Amino acid sequence: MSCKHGGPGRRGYHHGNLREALIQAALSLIGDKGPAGFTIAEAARSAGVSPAAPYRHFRDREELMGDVARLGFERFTADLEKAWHGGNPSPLEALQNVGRAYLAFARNEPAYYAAMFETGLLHTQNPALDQSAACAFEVLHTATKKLIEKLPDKDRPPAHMVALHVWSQSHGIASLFGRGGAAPPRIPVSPEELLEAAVLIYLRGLGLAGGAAPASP
Amino acid sequence: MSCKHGGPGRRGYHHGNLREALIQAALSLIGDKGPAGFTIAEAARSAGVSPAAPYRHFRDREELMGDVARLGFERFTADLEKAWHGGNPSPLEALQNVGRAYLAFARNEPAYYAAMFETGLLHTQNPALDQSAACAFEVLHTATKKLIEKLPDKDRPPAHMVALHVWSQSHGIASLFGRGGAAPPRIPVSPEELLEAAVLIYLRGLGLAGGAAPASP
DNA sequence: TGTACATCAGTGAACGCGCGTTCACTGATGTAC
DNA sequence: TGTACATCAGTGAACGCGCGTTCACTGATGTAC
Repeated sequence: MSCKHGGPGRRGYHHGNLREALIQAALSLIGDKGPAGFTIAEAARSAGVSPAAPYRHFRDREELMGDVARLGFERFTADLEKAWHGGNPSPLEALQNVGRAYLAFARNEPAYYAAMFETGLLHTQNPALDQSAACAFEVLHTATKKLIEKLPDKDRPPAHMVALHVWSQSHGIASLFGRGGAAPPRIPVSPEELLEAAVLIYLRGLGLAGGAAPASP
Repeated sequence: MSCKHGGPGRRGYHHGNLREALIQAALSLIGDKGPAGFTIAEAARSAGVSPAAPYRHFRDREELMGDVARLGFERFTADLEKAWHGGNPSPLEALQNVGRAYLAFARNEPAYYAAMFETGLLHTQNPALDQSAACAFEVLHTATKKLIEKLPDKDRPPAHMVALHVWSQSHGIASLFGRGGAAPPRIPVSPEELLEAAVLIYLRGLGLAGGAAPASP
């Protein structure tokens, strides 16, 4: 039995999957202690590897963090796209599903979400990261475009603006109320309900979603 | 000339205003390098004082950071209240002024804003901080309550919900687009215009702000 | 099928660094009498 | 008004710590022939 470790992912001298293991370790550290709590040294330790090993896979701490964020945006995009589901069963319902998926991601993957939005890595010399963020936004953009398609030309707002509104509303709710955090502020409804009501009222303001605005969500 | 330093704030052995100076130093560090970039040691250095001196005024790093955040909320509240101006000239205009004040604060005081919202200090064992945050929210709550007053009972949504919507929309825009950051994402309008349009559309969805929604802000 | 060798992905020790915090101390300030 | 003394707000040196990163190295892997 030369393979003392035995466990998955470590098969002797070579780790075999260190890159992935480091990213997982980073996620778990960020989840526990916030983005500032993530260190290469500790990630290496938790991957069962020497502190120098990570440098075979990442230039430095920032590159690792950036890769975590990029991966996060990729999963995020996939989640949103799945929720959008081509605009079915209806663009409105699909958009609400996207909103729920947004909040679900922020809640279920707080570490990814923090790496994506709270490390200040966005829009700072990392084209690959920005690109993957743009893809996520594109889902929202497509969705809102489809949604307002039926409006008469003269009443149709720029889809880009609508997408920005929905995005920032979602991000605001996620940031303020939507994390698993120590003790989230007491609000009388779930973040999902809050967002759904906001989007309904907003769309109604655009002349969509014909029904009455929900007076008490 | 025994007073070699001469400069304001240092008059000999005793600093005279160290507490304030440390808070200013913290703000400047947070502004330059983010919340994680603030250290007691460097704050002390930049206040021209030994690294042990801060401990005469703050139990530890977290207490200093918490005081910065609390001070931030106090100024924030004052700014919002001033913008609200008792609901004059009209509740709608006043609310838009509050929105502008919100974004102005995030832009002009990014260090305060970061200390307030990005340090994870909110809702974690700091009642004084939570209280001052609640005061800021109360301004929004009052404003929205006044704004929806004229709606008939059956169409009037809970003011609390409306306030949460406006707050999270503002926070979302401020977080995503409203900081002086290195290179903010390119959006085709200013954060202020984006927020104003969002609020107008939203209020219209509530049955307020009678006019047509702005199709191109 | 075997073997020499290049390359890859680790090791482990060390570096310099700056941090938070504590300690015994001391200079300055204010107050009681 | 002067003086003894308590208290306040600093000093400076030191501690233990963990970090990021580099270095020469070496074991494992894969490939050419």
